[in-house]
Amino acid sequence: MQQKPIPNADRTRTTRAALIAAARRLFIEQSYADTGTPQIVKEAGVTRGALYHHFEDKAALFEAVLDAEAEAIATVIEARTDTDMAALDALTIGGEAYLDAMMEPGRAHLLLVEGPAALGPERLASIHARHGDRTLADGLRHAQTQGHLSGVPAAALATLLSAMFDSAAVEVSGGASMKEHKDALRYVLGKVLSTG
Amino acid sequence: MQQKPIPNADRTRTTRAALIAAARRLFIEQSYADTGTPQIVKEAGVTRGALYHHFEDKAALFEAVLDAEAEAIATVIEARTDTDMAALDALTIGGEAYLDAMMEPGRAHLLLVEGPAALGPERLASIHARHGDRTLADGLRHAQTQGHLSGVPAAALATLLSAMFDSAAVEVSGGASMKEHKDALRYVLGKVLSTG
DNA sequence: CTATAAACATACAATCTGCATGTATCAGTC
DNA sequence: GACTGATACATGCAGATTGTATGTTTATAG
Repeated sequence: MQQKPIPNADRTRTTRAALIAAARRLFIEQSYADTGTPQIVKEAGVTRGALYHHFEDKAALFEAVLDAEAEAIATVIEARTDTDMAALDALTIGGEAYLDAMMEPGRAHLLLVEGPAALGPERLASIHARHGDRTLADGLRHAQTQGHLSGVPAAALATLLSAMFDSAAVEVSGGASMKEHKDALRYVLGKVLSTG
Repeated sequence: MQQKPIPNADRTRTTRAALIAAARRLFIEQSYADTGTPQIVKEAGVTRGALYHHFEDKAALFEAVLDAEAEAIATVIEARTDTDMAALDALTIGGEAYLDAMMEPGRAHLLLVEGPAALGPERLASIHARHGDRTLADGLRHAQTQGHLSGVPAAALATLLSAMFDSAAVEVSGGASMKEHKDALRYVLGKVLSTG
């Protein structure tokens, strides 16, 4: 009694998806460090052999998890953003899209808390770079071409504003008020981009 | 030949200090997760027995390391800050003191990257609470009493601005330009606290 | 149909963590 | 100053984890 042959491409996709899904859930529930590979493979219904066949090590699996999250975020932002918007609008809309995308439970924690510690900043940057990296840096350059922010170091300002959005994401996804944080964010952005 | 008796208090202080210093160095050089207790005690010149006698577990040792860092920061800030300053001055001076204190090599990484992931936000908050917790929240409340920021959610704004300082600390201590980040910070604070 | 490579499965060695147990040294008391 | 308890370690062990090496099954190319 021969079983229907399953193409290798399908097996790989299924196995990897199961591992990433299980790892994602466990990393959120009990942190990356406190989750062992035996638990992950048990949850995913595969063996450790499969894990180490598809991923170089536990960190590579975590990177795959974060990659999927970053991709989901990029998709949301690109869907809601246009290239020809006024500076403040672009930053407001894009920022709001980013915040909304970050509300997926556990996502902010994985990308902004566990990720930097477990993978280091350079490896984390490569993840974002892989998905367009449409952060505030672009928006600010755009704003400068429209006359805002002359004389202010744009790169530094971009990382600072970006940090605000990240912090808001972590706070709100951790239970803080979304409305208050959006209000505060809007207030700061309005002030920073005001011509005065 | 009797040795001079060493008081227990001294022994404890010396051993704990050696462990904290060794752990601090290794946690910075190779991260908390990648540093094992055998390596720490070897570097400190004690045994694992001593470690587990003085600290409940590896995380408690890390918490002691962070506690010392937080204390050092609080000391610097309190030395440079006065209670009767204009709102913008208080935030600027205090913020600058915070940034300077964070320039101690490895400190920003330990407190802002490794800490949150390894200990979780609540345990980290308790560390800061133990040392006055003189963050921006106070400064902003003060600013509000001077007429600034009416109608903006203060708590949210405080966490957002605080996140900017934290990000600047990580960036600069990682090699980015201090001057550019201070300029950008000053620009944002000036705008946010401007009456208009 | 055969040969090869991919996709697992299993077993193993090296570590690491926390604890349990044993020992030496200090501290207070008579 | 001897005695007793507590403190500060030291050592050994059990359980668990990670990555790898090796074996086996299943698909794929020729």
